[in-house]
Amino acid sequence: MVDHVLEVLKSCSLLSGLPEAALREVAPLARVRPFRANEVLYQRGEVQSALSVVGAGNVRIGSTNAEGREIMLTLFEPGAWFGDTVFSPGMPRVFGATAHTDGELVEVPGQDYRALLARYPEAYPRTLDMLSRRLWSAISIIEDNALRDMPGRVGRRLLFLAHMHDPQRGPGPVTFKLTREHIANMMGMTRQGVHGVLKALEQRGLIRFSYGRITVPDPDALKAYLDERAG
Amino acid sequence: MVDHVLEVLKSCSLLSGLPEAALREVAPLARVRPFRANEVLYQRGEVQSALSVVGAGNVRIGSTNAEGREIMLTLFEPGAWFGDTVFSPGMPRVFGATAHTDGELVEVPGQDYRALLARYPEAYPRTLDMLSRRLWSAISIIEDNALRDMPGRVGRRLLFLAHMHDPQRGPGPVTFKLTREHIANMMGMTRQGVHGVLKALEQRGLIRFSYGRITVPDPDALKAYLDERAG
DNA sequence: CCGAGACTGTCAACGGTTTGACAGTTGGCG
DNA sequence: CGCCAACTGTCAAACCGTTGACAGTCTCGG
Repeated sequence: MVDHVLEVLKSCSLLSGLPEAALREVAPLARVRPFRANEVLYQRGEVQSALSVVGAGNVRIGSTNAEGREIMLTLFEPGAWFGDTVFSPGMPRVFGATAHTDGELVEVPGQDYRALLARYPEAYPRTLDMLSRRLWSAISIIEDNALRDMPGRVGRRLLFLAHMHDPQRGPGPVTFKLTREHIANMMGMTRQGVHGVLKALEQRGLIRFSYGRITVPDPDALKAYLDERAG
Repeated sequence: MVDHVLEVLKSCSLLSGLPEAALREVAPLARVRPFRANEVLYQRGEVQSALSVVGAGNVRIGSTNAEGREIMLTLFEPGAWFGDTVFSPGMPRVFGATAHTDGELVEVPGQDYRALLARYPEAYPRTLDMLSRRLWSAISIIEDNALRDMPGRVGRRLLFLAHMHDPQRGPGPVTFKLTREHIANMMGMTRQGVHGVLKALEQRGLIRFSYGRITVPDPDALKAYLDERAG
């Protein structure tokens, strides 16, 4: 059991700055939380702080407004972490987390994680780096939304997901299990609008899609097209 | 000179976790950089890393795309810091910085700042907290853009600026020196679109505006109106 | 292997935003 | 103190994406 938790913690980029001895210390304090597809894991606004690492399955990060309209920020794969409020204890969560598939979470209570960092200060620079990169991603999204038209936004978000999916990916194809509606929620568009964009990209041979799935056969080609389109 | 630098560094929330002795150590390493309105301070994509603290004046944070269309993320006041790449050396800057008024920057070279943190590790938690809050702000903006209509977005961004302007502000009025076009660039809208929204908000008595200026007489009233509008 | 539910393609009508254009206003600089 | 450049208000037309609706297709569980 603890071995399994240890494996998950090791796979997490946020924690990879810590020596293995440190991870062994926290592993017994962590909780394993299995989940089923579409289960709500955390709601926007909750204040309790824990560091969650995806052990298996996919998790949708986003939130819902009062009218029930949903926005999705990103989709997390195993090894990804969330719960940035561990760094700002007392702050409410800005986004919610929902299970996209069946899977499991490994959760380290916020104070245990913070205590661990304090004991191994050499891990701080890496931690700052990870947070800073996440901020970088968020700002890129803001930029794309303001500066680009719909095809540009959708294309770039697909590339972003491809990168999340496999950070050290080679030139091969990537497939996502996402419905048109999920993409629409990610972009603040409608299902129908997404359809038009995807059709246009498909005609250029840049993507392929079928029921509940989208494939980017050659991410580099897509990137080249988008960069050229932008001027 | 060094005394002046020290004052500026002390005013910066990012550095307030460091003891004064630490700030005295870096002050001699910092560079003072005066600037004139509309001068370009940093361009998107530069890789050199430094921590910049606004000593005087205002700085626009944002970037420009190839067609010359600009997006503005926020406006920084004295005491604000930027240059998040100090935490991820080697990464290119995601946004540019442009002088909004005359003023001055105090800049600490990235490696000196990082070395200082390593020497005073007790400052790390506060630093993580600051970064994490900035991420929180960025995500809130993404949410607002996707979930709210134009009046909602503009109103909320004004409140956000009001908070930046004076974090521990009381209930008093706040005034910004911003043109319709600046706001349009902040929201990814057009000058004309902004005009319509501002006119509507003005009719409700929630804002006032004149040539190059916008005033929010009662931020709390504006917030109340926006919250109610959203459902 | 079959059926229900989820997902998808498509269309016309509608509406909100941008585009483009122009005259009027303001404020700062010489 | 007067001029110029920057900023502003306003309008109609064009456009793009949404809304709403419906029939067709696919998948997965039983």
